[in-house]
Amino acid sequence: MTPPKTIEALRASVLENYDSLSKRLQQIAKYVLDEPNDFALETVAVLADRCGVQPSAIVRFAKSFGFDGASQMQKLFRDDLLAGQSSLGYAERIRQFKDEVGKAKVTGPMQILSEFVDSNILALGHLREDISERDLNEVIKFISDSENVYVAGFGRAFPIASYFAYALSRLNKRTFFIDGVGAYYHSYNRSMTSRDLMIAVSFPPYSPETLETVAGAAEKKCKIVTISDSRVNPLSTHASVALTVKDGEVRQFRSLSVSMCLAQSIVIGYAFQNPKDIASD
Amino acid sequence: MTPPKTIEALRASVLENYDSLSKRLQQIAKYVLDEPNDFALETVAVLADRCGVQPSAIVRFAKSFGFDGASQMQKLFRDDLLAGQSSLGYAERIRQFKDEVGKAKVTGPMQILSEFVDSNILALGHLREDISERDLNEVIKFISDSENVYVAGFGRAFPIASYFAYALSRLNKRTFFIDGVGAYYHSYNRSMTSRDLMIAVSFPPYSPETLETVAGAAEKKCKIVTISDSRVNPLSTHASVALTVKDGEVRQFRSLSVSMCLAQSIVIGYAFQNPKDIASD
DNA sequence: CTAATATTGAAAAATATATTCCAACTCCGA
DNA sequence: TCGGAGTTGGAATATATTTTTCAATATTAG
Repeated sequence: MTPPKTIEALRASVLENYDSLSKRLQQIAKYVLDEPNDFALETVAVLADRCGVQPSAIVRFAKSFGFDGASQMQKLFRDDLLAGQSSLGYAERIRQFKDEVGKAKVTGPMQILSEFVDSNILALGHLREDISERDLNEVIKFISDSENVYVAGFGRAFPIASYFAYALSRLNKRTFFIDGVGAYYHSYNRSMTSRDLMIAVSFPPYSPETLETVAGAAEKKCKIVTISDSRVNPLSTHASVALTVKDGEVRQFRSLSVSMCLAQSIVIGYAFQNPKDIASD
Repeated sequence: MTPPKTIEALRASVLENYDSLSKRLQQIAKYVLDEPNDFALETVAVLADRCGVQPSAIVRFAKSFGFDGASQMQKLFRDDLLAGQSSLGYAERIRQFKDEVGKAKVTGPMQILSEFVDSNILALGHLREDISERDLNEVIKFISDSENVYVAGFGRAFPIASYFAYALSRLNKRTFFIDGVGAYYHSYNRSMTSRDLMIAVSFPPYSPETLETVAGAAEKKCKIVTISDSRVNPLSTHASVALTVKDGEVRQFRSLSVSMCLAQSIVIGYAFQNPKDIASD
């Protein structure tokens, strides 16, 4: 017998077969339908207690619906709990997804492209929930209010940073891209003021250049916005707003698509609040 | 020592003491902050695995924040998970969210982010179909076979090009990024040979720099791969392989997420065919 | 450089949890 | 009332998970 694959399927099955269940099993069925959360989190012992039955009855119940045991049934409830908690649970889903595709052993470039596409789609879907409206608005207000914008980002973060620099200057914002050419970046700090904004993009391993630049900017009381992929990062200490992005990932390699999407949303959001500057991208 | 009573208290405490934690404990701290769900549901063993530490380290972590053990700490996360799980179903919450952003003055930044996400998801889905396996394989073979790779891309294409340059050189491929600093790009042509590859990324309006660089490379019989968003573009004349990407678009503004996804797939595809060079991304 | 101190990994021990088993029980039809 | 199929409780067993311990390693101060 094959077990239900989703909570809904299980519910349906329980409802349908309810009358043919034995007394104890009906007790449990009632509880399953009423308190799915308990089933996600509690041990079979306490479940049994709450239903007023023996632990073995819980196992029997699970088996009678096609599961290997109570534990396997609990997985269903846990996954569902996580799915409902989407903004928090997507890392788990990405991992689940990775496990799935991991099984398909073929590793042609097309396969990689496909995995990358899927994982980016998943990750993009959650960007909405990971970024708060308040933060987004605040960042855009910072850009609007600042005299000059400094942008820093090295290594993997460079493409994102360079987009900011390019796009903002196209929108007639005075923007300086601290690109490390000529190890010139020290001197930027000198001219920063509290009316300026620094946008720092950085992913592990955090480059010392970015750190130094941000620290320098902080000394000058420059507003600081950081974009990173973890809440804990050496930059956020100084940040006025710290945006966190979870990018897609395929076999160790993290994507930049979602970070790029965020960067562009910020720029475009800014552009629409200052329509006179829009020329064309 | 008395343990935090709420997740927020715990978070605060972790953040506050982060610097004084040992290396392993910091690893765990990061994970605690970034993936609270995992801590609610997974066993100590898998948590340890995901943090890259020993199970005992997780217990130590919990104790260092005043808990009796890891299990007690997990209770906190579980309670929180349950609390956050309002009576609303998932679908309903999404709907609510959509309504919210729908109401927000039609062009709030959050609305733009949301539209951008949607359009990128759509566009990503098409990427699979727009790129042929043959082309993808050929590009990767070009990279493998070439002595040197030259990468060019200006304006909006710059972030994509810079990613290629960064990632390929990390994989120990001899890569030259023609970045236009010092209008230096003319001279690159001189050293190109038929054993080299040029990757040119360009979107309208096609920058004369890219055009000139590509033309120069063609003269030297250099292999040429172009990435663009239209089949008809001044670059493709010279191209051995011309990849075409349709990026997402929101109110005039074209995204770069899909192009970035393609770029990364190429690089990773290359990396997997030359495994010895993979260090970390 | 050395010694004291702290951190870490690995595995053993303790604990908790799930599952199986079987004797006792219930229910029903003959 | 009897017999048997199906159900149940609870103990026994198997499994899994967490916690402790300790030797090895790394870090720090003198």
